[in-house]
Amino acid sequence: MLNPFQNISPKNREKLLYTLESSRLTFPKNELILSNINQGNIIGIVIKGMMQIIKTDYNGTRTIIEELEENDIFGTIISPLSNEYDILTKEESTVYIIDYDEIKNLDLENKSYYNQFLKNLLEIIILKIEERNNRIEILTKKTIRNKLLEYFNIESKKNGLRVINLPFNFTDLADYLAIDRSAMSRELKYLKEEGFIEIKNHKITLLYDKY
Amino acid sequence: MLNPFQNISPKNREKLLYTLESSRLTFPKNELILSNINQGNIIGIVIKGMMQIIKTDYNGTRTIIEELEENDIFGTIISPLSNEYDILTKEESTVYIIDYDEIKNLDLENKSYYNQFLKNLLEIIILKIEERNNRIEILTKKTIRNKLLEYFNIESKKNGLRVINLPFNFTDLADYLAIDRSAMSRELKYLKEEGFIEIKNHKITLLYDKY
DNA sequence: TGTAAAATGTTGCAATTGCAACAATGAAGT
DNA sequence: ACTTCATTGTTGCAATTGCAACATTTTACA
Repeated sequence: MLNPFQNISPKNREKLLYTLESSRLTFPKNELILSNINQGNIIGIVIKGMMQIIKTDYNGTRTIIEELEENDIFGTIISPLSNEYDILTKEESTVYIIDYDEIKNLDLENKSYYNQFLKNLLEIIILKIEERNNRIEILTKKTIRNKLLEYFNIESKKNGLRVINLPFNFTDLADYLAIDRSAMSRELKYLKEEGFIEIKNHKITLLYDKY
Repeated sequence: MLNPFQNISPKNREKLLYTLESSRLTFPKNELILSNINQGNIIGIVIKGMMQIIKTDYNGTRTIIEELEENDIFGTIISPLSNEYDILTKEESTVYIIDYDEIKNLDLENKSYYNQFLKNLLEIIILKIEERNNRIEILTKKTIRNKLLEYFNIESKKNGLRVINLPFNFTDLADYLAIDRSAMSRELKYLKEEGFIEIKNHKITLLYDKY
């Protein structure tokens, strides 16, 4: 993920964060955060650690909306963060929290670092749109097999390899693809038997030419 | 949709568009556009008209990715615009096309309208993320009924009414929800019979209290 | 290192869905 | 107003999926 402070000197970065009245917060592992911060529109920036945006609906089905890593941004305006959503730290994590209105109202047109910051945010959010588009692409496929294959292709394209390092365990992958875990397991078995893929640990090798 | 030139005077807007080397193009109704522009990363701004981003996959299934109206922005970096995607004008439409690299490389930090333009783009794209999040929310529902109900709730929340004016015809709605049209038709019939909804023309009235 | 909890694999079965095929209705254009 | 094309409604049926239940393996951590 692109650094939101790219092309901004450490000094200017500090100035910026000060002007925007940001707060720097650290949370321990496996903690639900943001329920306490969640007033108004905020943008969070992950400085260190790993977190997940998780939705749990009324019947208890958990869905991972997004995984957040270093330099990732999140917030009420970027991810859906109503009371139905949680942010869970997977490791100890440090974040900056910035009021989005501060960003909107700032008028430092003679400061090029502010300009740069806006450009960086724009670029990051465009990347997030791309992620969403990919997910939609997968979810609109009508069969489990096609969802899996679409997912494989997207992941494979990302780094140009035919080997995919699953960033999830299988339970979470099923959540991400919005399919039943056991049904997914069954379909993966068929894909293996038919020689389309190979699975070792959490690495999937694509054996077919192209999809 | 928010105006990308909000808080920018017409004069500065012209300067900006000139500096960014934008082109103004007009297309007739029912035309596939952007196949000819599609080199490099561009941002398009809809000045007038209506368009749809449409995907047709190998077996011919059409999916409406997005509807574009006045002030909407689109482009290779915002919508997936590989060769699998088309933009179709539903009316005669006029657009500006801007090279995204021009935006990234511009360094007019002493011009507040450039700053304002970046803020506007940021805000618009954040709205687009919200749309994507909504769609994902719907698509992760496992049954047709739940997809429909989720869609109804989201649309109903948008304007606080229990009456939804479908922006689609039913065929397109089924595409949007990624379900079979006839199966959707069947489910809508059940929902009517069970007294959950009423349908007149292309207006759906929600008769249940809350979901 | 031992133990509890989480993740994974497997399978039968019922429910849901997509598909195909067709009728009926509505819309658009000449 | 008439004809053609697009949209909508309907239904049977086969295929796919979710669900439940359980065995097995792996992981976490006290």
